[in-house]
Amino acid sequence: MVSKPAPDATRRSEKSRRAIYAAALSLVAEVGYPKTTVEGIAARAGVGKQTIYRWWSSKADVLLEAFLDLAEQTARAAGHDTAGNGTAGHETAGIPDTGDLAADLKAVLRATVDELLDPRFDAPARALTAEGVVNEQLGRVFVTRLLEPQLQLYVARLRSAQDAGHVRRDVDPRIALELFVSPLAQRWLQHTGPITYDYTDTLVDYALYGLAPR
Amino acid sequence: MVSKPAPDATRRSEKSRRAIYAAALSLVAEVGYPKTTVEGIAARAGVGKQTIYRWWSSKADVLLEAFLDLAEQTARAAGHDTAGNGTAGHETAGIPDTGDLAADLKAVLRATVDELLDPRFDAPARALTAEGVVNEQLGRVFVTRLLEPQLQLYVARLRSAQDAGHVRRDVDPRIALELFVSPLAQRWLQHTGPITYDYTDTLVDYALYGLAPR
Amino acid sequence: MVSKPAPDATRRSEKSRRAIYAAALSLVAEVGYPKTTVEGIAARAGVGKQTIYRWWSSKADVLLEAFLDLAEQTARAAGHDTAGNGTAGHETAGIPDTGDLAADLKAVLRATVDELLDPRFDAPARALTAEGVVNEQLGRVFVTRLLEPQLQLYVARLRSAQDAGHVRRDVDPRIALELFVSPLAQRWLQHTGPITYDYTDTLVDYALYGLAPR
Amino acid sequence: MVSKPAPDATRRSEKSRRAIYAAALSLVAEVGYPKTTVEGIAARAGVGKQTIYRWWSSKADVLLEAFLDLAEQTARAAGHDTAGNGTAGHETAGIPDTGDLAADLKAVLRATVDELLDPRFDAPARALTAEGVVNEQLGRVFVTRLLEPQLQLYVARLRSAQDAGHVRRDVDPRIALELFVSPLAQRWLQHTGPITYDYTDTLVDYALYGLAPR
DNA sequence: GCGTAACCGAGACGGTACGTCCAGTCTTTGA
DNA sequence: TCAAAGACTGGACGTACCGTCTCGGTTACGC
Repeated sequence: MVSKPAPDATRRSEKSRRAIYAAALSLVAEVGYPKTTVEGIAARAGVGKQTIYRWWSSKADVLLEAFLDLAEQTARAAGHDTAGNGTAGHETAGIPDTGDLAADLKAVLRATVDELLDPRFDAPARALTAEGVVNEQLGRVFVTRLLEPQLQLYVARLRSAQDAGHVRRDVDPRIALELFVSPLAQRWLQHTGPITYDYTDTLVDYALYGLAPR
Repeated sequence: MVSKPAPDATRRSEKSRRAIYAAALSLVAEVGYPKTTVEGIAARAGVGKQTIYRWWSSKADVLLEAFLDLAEQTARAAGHDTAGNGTAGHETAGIPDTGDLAADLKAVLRATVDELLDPRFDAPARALTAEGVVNEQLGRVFVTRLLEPQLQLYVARLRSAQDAGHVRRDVDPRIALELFVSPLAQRWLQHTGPITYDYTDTLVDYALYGLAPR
Repeated sequence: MVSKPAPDATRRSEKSRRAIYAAALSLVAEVGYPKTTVEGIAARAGVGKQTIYRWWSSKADVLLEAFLDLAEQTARAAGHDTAGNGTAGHETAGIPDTGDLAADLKAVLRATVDELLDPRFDAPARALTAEGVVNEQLGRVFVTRLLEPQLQLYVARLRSAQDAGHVRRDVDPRIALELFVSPLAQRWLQHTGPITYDYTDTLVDYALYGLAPR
Repeated sequence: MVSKPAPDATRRSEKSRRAIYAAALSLVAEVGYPKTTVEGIAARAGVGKQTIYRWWSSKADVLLEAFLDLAEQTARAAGHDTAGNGTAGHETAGIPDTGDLAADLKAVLRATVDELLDPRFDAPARALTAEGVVNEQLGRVFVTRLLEPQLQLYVARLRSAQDAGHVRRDVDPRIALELFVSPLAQRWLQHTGPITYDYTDTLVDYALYGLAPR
């Protein structure tokens, strides 16, 4: 857990918590992470500073929980879609398994591209990732709670592909998924190249069939 | 623009600049980026704060130049090695081309692993990367001046491999290199997995020969 | 006006205020006014700088209030003396009226001499006077709150003397008092001559009986 | 002497000195003493800072000499007047002696009133006096070089009046003059009352004939 | 149904670092 | 060969937030 241990959570003001989440996310999106201050969040949320420090240990911690909450809500919303898979949004419902691995991966990555280009997600996700790079404790929480669960969906899909004989048995799926996920992540984080459907499609092809002539 | 009357760079104190670089790098390594302050750098460098603000616009800016300077020196030092390959350090001299692409890539990535695990590089590089994630202007400089030149070495090596028929002609080398470079970068930045020689070797194999059965 | 939202004076820390007054007065006495800094006062008072800037607008302002407070306390203390006249200290209780004007004035001026030679009063009073010379706003407050009330005591005594026929009816007491008060003030401020009982006695005699032969 | 001892005065640039005096006086008049900086003086005078520090030890020192120079020039100019007494300006030529002491003193004090109300004199004189109140070393120079010589003119005139039997023989002229000079000085410095011809005339009458009924 | 214990908004507090300004010294450079 | 120009170390300025600490007020639970 990230919050402090002590106070009585049953008496906690739900209204304040929501207001703080909203204030934190909107401030990060508006003025950027470094200019977002605890004081500013408190002011915008119409809340005393102590109410923030009572439940969270730092600005990063607030934002982390706000973002987790946002992700959860988005996922829940996506879950109400047509039949269990939202094309955009968090794919907590799992990666489609049509039997065509390449197509399934491309579809999911295209959805991820959409998400990365949506400023509602970009600003806080970027801020939290940056903080996690430098603040290992927060980084671990971020990875454990948000990133790794997503990646495990790829692991599952790749294992299914192995069962179907579409992926070599000696391949470690946890490493394999990085071949197409990490490049996209790096382009997003470091602006090392454009982020397009073409690009992610290409990544999948290269990863599945290799660079060497067959 | 109504910028300040630019200071006269010809009269700049070389001694101060070096002291500031050294102080910035050592402080980041010792106490971490967030606790590194301009005041602290000035104090350790034995320099007035104004001398820092005269030449740089922010803590991040100082550290960026300090790190670029460090990289340059390291590269220069590596260039003086026996015959063009420093085992550790920046491979500005180019990636070896023995004709065996897999072996060459594995060697270089193993050197990179060493570098990433060296705290002298890790601390400032991590700090700058994090800052660049959130501060696009600085991020672009970081990428342009440091990261992209490194990546172009892979592009060159991959093109040579294409000429030799070891890599398919229709592969875009700039994208291809991301298959093994980005996963390593992400594991380093986000602590999403261990960083070992085995891991990088595996990445090269997966990337070259693909995940699908041949 | 777009002034700041005035701080809530009811929540003000009395302890801090006292500590700041004490620190300001002692620092001025020890190192002189120009070397007294807001930072120094804050440090000695064990107080954040902002606590000073929250309630005062400048170093001079702090010192002014500290001195007013000191004067008030001293006056209060003097008021508790035997029967309404402290021999040293502020004569807020009034100038004695024994019927002998010359004697009464000499007594009070001798007490003032004692005060002027006491470093506890000299240092801050001198500093404030100097600041008031150059900063009219502060000067007016200093005069209105401290100097003029003192001078009005002389006015009262001189009027009483007029009623008794010891001073000419056509004399303006507010001007008359300057004949013996201002010379003393100037010698003190500008070191234009020694400050002694003899000197003040002489001033009273000259002023009462004139320079011209009778 | 006020300047530092060392450098070769014969090689000193007369032009720079004048420019510095002019810059110092005009800056003090324009922005006040505290906001007048050595850097500002140097910039306005078109002079390097070192040229100021070479010949003077501080801002106050520069201004002191600038003002002495101004006084000297003004006095010289006054000396060229009709017959040895300028009605305005420094009365270095002496106090008139028409045989009517009261009239002579009133005339001179009226001229002083004019001077005190002239901003060209008021600003630097006030600044220097304030500095002298708090900086004893500078104060002594100011008094010795400027104030006391003026006061000695009154001493001379009063002695002459004693010889003529218009002032009592047992009166100390150095103290006597303070009865009318100091009140004027105090009103000027501390804004404790209006400064008018009437006021100075009254001071002379009170001082000569005393407050007590004759 | 009445204390009383907690949370709450508010914001003053002791601090740290910011980025700016100027003092006074030291160094370079052009006239 | 000097003096202008100005970079240097140093240190105070006044501001912005940090994280802690009261302060009343307002619930809401347990006696």
